[in-house]
Amino acid sequence: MSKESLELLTRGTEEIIPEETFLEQIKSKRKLRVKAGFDPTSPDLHLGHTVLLNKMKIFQDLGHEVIFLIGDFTGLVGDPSGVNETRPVLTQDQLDKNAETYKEQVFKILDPKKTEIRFNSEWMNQVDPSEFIKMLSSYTVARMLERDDFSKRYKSQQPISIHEFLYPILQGFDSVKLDADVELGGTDQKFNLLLGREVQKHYGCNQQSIMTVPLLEGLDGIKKMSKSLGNYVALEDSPDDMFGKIMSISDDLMWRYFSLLSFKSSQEISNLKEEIKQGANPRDIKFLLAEEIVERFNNGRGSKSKENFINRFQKGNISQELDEINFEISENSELLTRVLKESELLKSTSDAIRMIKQGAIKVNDERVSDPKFSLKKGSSNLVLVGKKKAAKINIK
RNA sequence: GGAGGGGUUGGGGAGCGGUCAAACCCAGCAGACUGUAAAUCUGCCGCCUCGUGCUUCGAAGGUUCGAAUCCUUCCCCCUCCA
Repeated sequence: MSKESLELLTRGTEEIIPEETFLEQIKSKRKLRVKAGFDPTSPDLHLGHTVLLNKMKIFQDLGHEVIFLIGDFTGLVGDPSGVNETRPVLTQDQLDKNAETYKEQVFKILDPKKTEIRFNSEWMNQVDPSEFIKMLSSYTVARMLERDDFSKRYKSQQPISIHEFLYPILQGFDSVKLDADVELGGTDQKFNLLLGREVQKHYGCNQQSIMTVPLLEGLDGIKKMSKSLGNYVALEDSPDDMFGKIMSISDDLMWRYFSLLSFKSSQEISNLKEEIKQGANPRDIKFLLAEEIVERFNNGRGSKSKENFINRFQKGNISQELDEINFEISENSELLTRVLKESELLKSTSDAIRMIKQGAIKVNDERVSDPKFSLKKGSSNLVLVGKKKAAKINIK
């Protein structure tokens, strides 16, 4: 193992515990089994997930066995941080579908030939009650309460339900079954990952080392990136969308994204910082970030998206690749408000009327001010809704 | 099992018989400004056929000229005691 490889593996990680164990594992030159678990409930992966996936990819490139574990069973149990919503029980059908979706996205980063995809229901459904008890006896309530969020909730008399104690133990059991040497996860997973070591010990297995990576902040720069907060960039976003979203982050946040998402070396990144100090426009530096990321998930589209972006926002032109919407009507014309709603550009007629009153709608470069504005049959119109949404609407 | 507290428009949280489509804050959206942003300012922020229109305040009934506000039953959540 060269110094460079080790630097690649450890770069950008938050913690490696125990560090000595990890170093020994690496020195042993053995193929390590590297595990990372994902929740199957929402199969849309976003940039936040890629911090972890990139790390997995590096292990993979160095010849280790990478296991992409889909927590279909634990997902049903529910993560302790969950709100009090009833989690929908996924059917086998949905699971298969989600797994497919996962694969499509994950393999934009990981090498399909070298990735082991597993579901933990595979062994969890085989566990009989006595085995289950044995599993649960691997940890104590007192130690469970050491966990920061549990202890806070306990002290402040917030409820903690029993199944929340189960979650990390089940996750640890996965490590037993998968014979994991290393488990990767976000910093919020530290406790769960560590507990895996205890469960492995309980079963007389080799104990995994754990590696945590930072959680990526969402577009707002404050909360972690997540689908439910809506501050995410999905891997499935269109190239132009992805580009636009990245451009919308604050200048400060840009550096965080550079360090967690970019493959540029730390030297290159500090050079960029220097350029801004010398008077370079931060926007242009952000272009580099957006372009690199778009390029990674959409081969050959990086520069094109940049071009579209510049056309749209700097020159005020609209990208040529507009969504085209065909609208069939029986009358001679149709109210714009209705068209906007039906085409799902806006959520309701009321919303459309509001937008018109606020001067947010342009049709063929003319600002619309009349809520009763209609589009004629047979016309083709360039419709702008605010600065971000645009479509070509053909009335037939 | 017992005692108490509560469920309000995306989130938080007022309102406790009419002036309530419902204060205020956050988030979101739009306009202005800009370096794409951010910050700031302004406006919006249930639905439609845009009218002294319609449907909302856990659910269903009831009282009343009139209910988010009162009563009844039910569902759900939380705390404390056992």
